[in-house]
Amino acid sequence: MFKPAHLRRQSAATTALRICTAALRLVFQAMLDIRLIREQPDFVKSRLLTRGGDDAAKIDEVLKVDAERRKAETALQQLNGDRKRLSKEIGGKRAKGEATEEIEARVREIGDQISLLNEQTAEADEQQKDLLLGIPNLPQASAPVGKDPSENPVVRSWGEKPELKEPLDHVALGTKLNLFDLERAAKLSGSGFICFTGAGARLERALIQFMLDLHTREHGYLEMSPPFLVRRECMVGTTQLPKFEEDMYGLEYGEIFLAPTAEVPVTNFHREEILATSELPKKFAAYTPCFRREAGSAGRETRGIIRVHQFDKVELVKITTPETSYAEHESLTADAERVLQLLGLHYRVIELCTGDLGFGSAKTYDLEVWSPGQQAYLEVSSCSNFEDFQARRMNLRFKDAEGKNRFCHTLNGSGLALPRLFAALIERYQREDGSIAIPEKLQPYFGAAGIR
RNA sequence: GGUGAGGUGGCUGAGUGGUCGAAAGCAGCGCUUUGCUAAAGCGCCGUACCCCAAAAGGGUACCGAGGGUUCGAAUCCCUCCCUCACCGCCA
Repeated sequence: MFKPAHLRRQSAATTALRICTAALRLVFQAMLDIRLIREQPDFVKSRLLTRGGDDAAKIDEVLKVDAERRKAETALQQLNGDRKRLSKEIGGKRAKGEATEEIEARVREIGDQISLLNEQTAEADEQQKDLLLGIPNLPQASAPVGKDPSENPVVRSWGEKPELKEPLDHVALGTKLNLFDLERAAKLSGSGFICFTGAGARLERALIQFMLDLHTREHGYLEMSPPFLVRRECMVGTTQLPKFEEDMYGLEYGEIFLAPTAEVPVTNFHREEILATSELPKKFAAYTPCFRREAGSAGRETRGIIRVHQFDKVELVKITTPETSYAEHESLTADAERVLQLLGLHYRVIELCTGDLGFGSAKTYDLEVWSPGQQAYLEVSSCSNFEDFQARRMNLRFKDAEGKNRFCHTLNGSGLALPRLFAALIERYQREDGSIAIPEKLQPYFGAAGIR
């Protein structure tokens, strides 16, 4: 039986140690810049306040811990300096054959103080890190202020709602034409899984191929086929962890996770690197399955294939300089929209208001495709600019014109998520005789005959 | 999975207990020489954090990560991670 190394059982002690060292490593990476918090606490608080919630209150706590931390650190450095100097003195005296017992005793004393202060400093460090890891990104200045999804403004829309006579929804259509089998999928994996069958599986594959070709050939993205399993550090880098661990699938053996989106492996591809300005922006397109527990989100909105634990997605990722990230954000969104346009599907673009913005995002556009069967808009893409929030966590930098290392900006957006696109597509192109037409641009990938 | 060898600055690579943040070379930046090119010579050239109102300046940490021994660790010990090679297994 094939058994990768990371799946092998490890002792509890080993695993605990790993988790522990991983946590300590985090201490050296901040999410929001501590200096910004220090220098402009009121600005940071007022921006956080627009998200709702009590994150602004955490700022005072961070400042308090930060002051304590620095005080301890300064004292520690002083002692370290003393020890260093005296130790060298011992070396010198020994070389000359002089007695050193007295100095050695003093240094030993200093050493004791150092270990004590060391503990204090490390503790304060960790405390500060935990606090910072839990604070979301600042919404961009232009982001519309609002408290929930009802306040997300519609930015633009494309196409028209089609006029169909008594359209079926995708579950009815898919069942009738044997495009997927939800009941048998449950037999395999439980509720919330799809098994595409026959023409349905073929349509899924055709859509993936169509989108990848579009983005790589016409929009200039580099195709990636990354691992689906990623280390904890990567999940922290793109902000799925530590805050949203209950939504992720972790493997029982080893600290490794099923990626909830290609954003994780692809954005982390250059983690801990210093890129040259000339190689930016980097643009990646990747198809992967995505795995999400979405614990506790069952209920409404989950009918059929709309919300599942495993789904396919083509993801777009960009790494840019701070100067260009907002222009790149617009073009990334346009690249995703192009898929819907070429498929002739009516959609609208909304911008997330501050209260609905994701944890790491500074600005987000959602693309919502029209579902004739449900008479509703379905989210098929979320295009976000994280500014330097993720880059800070993963220590992803570039060397600017002056030779200074600065954090990159990272962006991503679905281009697009498959099940909902699939659903909207078959609903839109159903014909009165019960068959489904294939839009022209997709015909080279699927065939022109349609599904019947 | 087994065995072995390794992980040092942008790169190559020295360094086995003290004055090593770390030789040397390459690359890069500046200057000198020069008709041009080439070459030669000289100098500069890591990151993070802390102190300082700021600049200047000073300090601490960092040689894969964490811990330990020691007056003192890149150097010794332990654990882990990763890379490479060979063997085994496997789609």
